[in-house]
Order: sequence, then C-alpha cells, then structure tokens
Amino acid sequence: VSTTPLLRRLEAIGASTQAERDLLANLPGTTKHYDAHYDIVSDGDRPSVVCLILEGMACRYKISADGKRQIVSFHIPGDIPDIQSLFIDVMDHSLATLVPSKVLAIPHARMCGIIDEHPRIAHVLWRETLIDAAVFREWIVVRSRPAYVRVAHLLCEHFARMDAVGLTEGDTCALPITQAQIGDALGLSDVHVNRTLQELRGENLIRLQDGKLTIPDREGLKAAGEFDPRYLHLKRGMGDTRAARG
Amino acid sequence: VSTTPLLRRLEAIGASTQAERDLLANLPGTTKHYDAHYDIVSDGDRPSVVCLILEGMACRYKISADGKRQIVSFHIPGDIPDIQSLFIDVMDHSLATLVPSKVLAIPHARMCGIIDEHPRIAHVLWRETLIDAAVFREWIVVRSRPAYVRVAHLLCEHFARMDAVGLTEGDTCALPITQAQIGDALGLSDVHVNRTLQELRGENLIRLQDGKLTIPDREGLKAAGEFDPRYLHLKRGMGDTRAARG
DNA sequence: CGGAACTTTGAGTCACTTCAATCGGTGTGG
DNA sequence: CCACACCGATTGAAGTGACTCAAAGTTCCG
Repeated sequence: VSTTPLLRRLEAIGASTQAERDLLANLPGTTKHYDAHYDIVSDGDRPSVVCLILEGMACRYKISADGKRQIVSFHIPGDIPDIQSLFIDVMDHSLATLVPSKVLAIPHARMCGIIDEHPRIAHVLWRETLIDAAVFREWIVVRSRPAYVRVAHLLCEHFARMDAVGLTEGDTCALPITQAQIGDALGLSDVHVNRTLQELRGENLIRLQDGKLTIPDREGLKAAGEFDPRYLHLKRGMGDTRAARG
Repeated sequence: VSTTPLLRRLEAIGASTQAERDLLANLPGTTKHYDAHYDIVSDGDRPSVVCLILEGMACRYKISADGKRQIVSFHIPGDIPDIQSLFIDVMDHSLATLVPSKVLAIPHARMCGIIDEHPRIAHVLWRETLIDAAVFREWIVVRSRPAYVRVAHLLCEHFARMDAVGLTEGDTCALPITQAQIGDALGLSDVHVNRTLQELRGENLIRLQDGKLTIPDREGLKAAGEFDPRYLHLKRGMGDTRAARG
C-alpha cells in the first residue's frame, strides 16, 4: 500500500502530469504507526502536520454534552482527515484510530508549499474537502431515517468508498468496527444496532464478522439503505462494474 | 448591504491588502432578485455561476427517500452556499430562498480567475468551505440530542452567525422561517417544534415572532442548547462582547 | 480458567410521531 | 366591506420506534 488512492483522486478531475503523479507518490513526511483506539489529533489541538492514512482505519468524533462519543466520519487509506488544520488553527473534534494504522504525517509547511506550486493538486484537495462536506450532509439526512435504513446506508457507503480506492475483494471489504461504534456513528444504541444487523443478515443482505463486511446482494442492500452514491462524486457508482453474487 | 460580510472573513485570517479588499468589494457578476421559496440551484444541476447572498436568506436541502424535505443548512448574507459547484460538476442537493433575496451570480470562470491570481482569497474561500463542513458535523452531533437542545442550539447558531456579519441589533436578529422549516432542519415534526418553542419561550429564553428572533437571556439559551461556538471558528464567541439583558 | 470485550436476548419506558381539529391573521374577489 | 380560502401556529390524544436497564451467552487472551 502506498499513496495510490490519492492518485486515483487526482485522476478524477482529468489527466495528470508526470510531475503531479511523482509528487503524490513521494509526499514528504514521516511514516508513523499507531495502536488501535489512539487519538492521533485531539479536540483543542493546534496540529502542525496533516495525516494521510496509508493503512488501517480511523474516525473523527466529538463528545456531546451528555458525554457520549459521536462519530462523525470514518476514514480509510487515501484520506487526509485533518486537512482542515491547514486553514483552521484549533481542532473542533478529534481523530482516532479504530485499528492499528499506518499514517504519513506531512508538515503543514511542506503541504502549503505543494499547494502553492501545484494548483491542480490544490484543486483536488479542495474538492476532497467538499466531498467530505457532502458526506456530512448525507449523514444528516440519513440519520433522520429509521435504524434499518441508517445501518444499510452506512454499509453501502463504506463499501463504495473502499471500492473506489481498490480495497475490496469481490463482495467483501474490511470493516473492523464494533456494533457500539456503528451506534456512535448512527445515533443508535448498541442494542438496536445489533437487532438491525440481525435483520439485515436474516434477509441475506450482509454478513459482518471478524472485521469483514460481505454484501451478497448489493442491489438489495442499496434499496434497504436508500443508497444513491451520487453524493460521493466517484467516477463510478458502487458495484456498477461488477455483478452481485447470485 | 454589500459584500462587506465577505470582507470580514478575509480579515479573519489576518491583514488584507488594499487590492484584496477592492476585489471583494467589487466582485464581478450579475445581481439577481429572487422570490421566496425559489430554487436558485436544483439537485442534479450543473451550475456555471456561484451565488453570493447579498440580502435575504436561503437554505440547502435534500429530499429523502420518504419524500420529506431535509434542510441541511441555512445561509445568510456573505455566504456562498454553492461554491462547491466550482469543483464538483453536478449538484447533490438544492439551494432555495426562504424569503425574497438578492444574490450576486458570479461566473465560474471569473471566480477561478480570482482564485488563481489571489492565493489568499482562495485561502479564505477554502477555509469557509471547511467551516461549512464543521457546521455539518455539529449538526450531526446536535441532532442526536433531545428536541429542546436541538432547537435552542439552532437559534444560538443562527444568532452567532448573524452577529458575526453585523446583522444583529442588540439581542434581536432576523429569522424569517416557519416552525415547519425548523422541523425540516432538525429532524422534528412541526408539532414538536411548536411545543419546544413554547417551552423555551415560557422560560424567557427566546421570543420568535414576525420573522424576528429575540434572545433576552443569551447565556441561558447557550446552556439550553449546549452551545459552544468554537466550531464556527469566528473571531469572537457569540455575545462575548455584549452583556445579556438582566 | 478467570477476565475483558463484544454480541445477543428480554422487558418496560418514553420522546417524539401521526392524526385530527381549532384558531388567527392575511389576501382576494365579489 | 364581508365571505372565503389559505397558511401558519396551536392544542389534544393515541401510537410507536428506539432507548435503557438487566442479564446471559461468546470469543479471545493471558
């Protein structure tokens, strides 16, 4: 695994030059390994680097007034979850690993230099932050739907994003999170997430075990989750290129 | 009213040059007047301009699978709600006026030219899109709290944003929306919004009539809404400069 | 083999919903 | 100048999706 996922995003806006590809393939910075459940950046911090996720999985979260942890996004390889720290000095949320993860810490100064000198790279990164916002909007909408839809939608979204960076194998991808974490992300109790997953499993729409998500019936799950991937602004919709298992 | 609110945002990141101020004060484009409840941009459109709101109020919304209109953000003068169309071709949501409004439609080409030639203006605009995302995150969190908190929070946020662009008078600002629209934004039924507003009114935390919001007890409302304005990344917190009425 | 973390099951409760009127203000046409 | 229509705010009552509490079953690990 390398910075390949970022390259795919560059190409999402059109042809890239060799210089641009070289740059993204050899980003300056320090590779770091974090344990699971480690706060890479915390609410209130003033980071001096941004983190490109190379391997593993992370989430952004806030603690609400009643003390509950509210997950606002999940992040997979190729994401730069804290790019906002380039332009906004104080963090208004935290970024934590979900599993042991490898990240590339890129100093702000280096990143700013790249942005200044390569307008098209800046364009790609800006676009990524806008898609980030589009995902938040979708979550706002989906979170007003019933639990069954929310859970199905989350699984569709995760698979689609993993697929977009080449991290799926057939109808399976990694999803190393607990039911309680799904609840934290969807505003549901762990008990209710459990019941909902059982329902989806009973309908043969998903399997979720050992940190692996399998979607035997992709169209069925999309219908269950009222999932329309347009908001992700990928080149192709989820699974459009591959047939689901019969 | 002019492009003044945008100028304030430029200054949020530091000293500005005369050229920058002149540019923002004389943005190229066409001034347009829209009726209330008019779709400026619709889901699926491919806009060729971006809209700077000069007067009035707008909202972004999506229609969820059950046919309900879900408002994902409100916009006030100084906002450019559809700046994402510069970098993402197809709209994944709609933008509509709430009241008769005046907007400046700036062609994409002109806007791109400005961004290319004025890195610091680009910086401000990028920063605004990141704050936009921060507001979405906050909504995700707040929408998992009880109705009472949600409503109070929304009112605090609106007042704080209006205050930041100089559109408040004492403890009052414009908020020309119906209770049903508040419900669409908060994921509550209009009936429940009504009861919640009565509760807040009964506690003398707010008054809301004739499209005007008055907050007699700002600290009380902030407490009720569990409102911490850090996520808005303004220069000053809501009402920090003015004492609440005793 | 004891313990920690996660999943699963059952039962009672509640915040918010839906349905159904009613009330008040405002604009319009006769 | 009034009757009607329309829209938004308000009130009442009944229903329910998801929560909390509580406990037991599983899996993994030292």
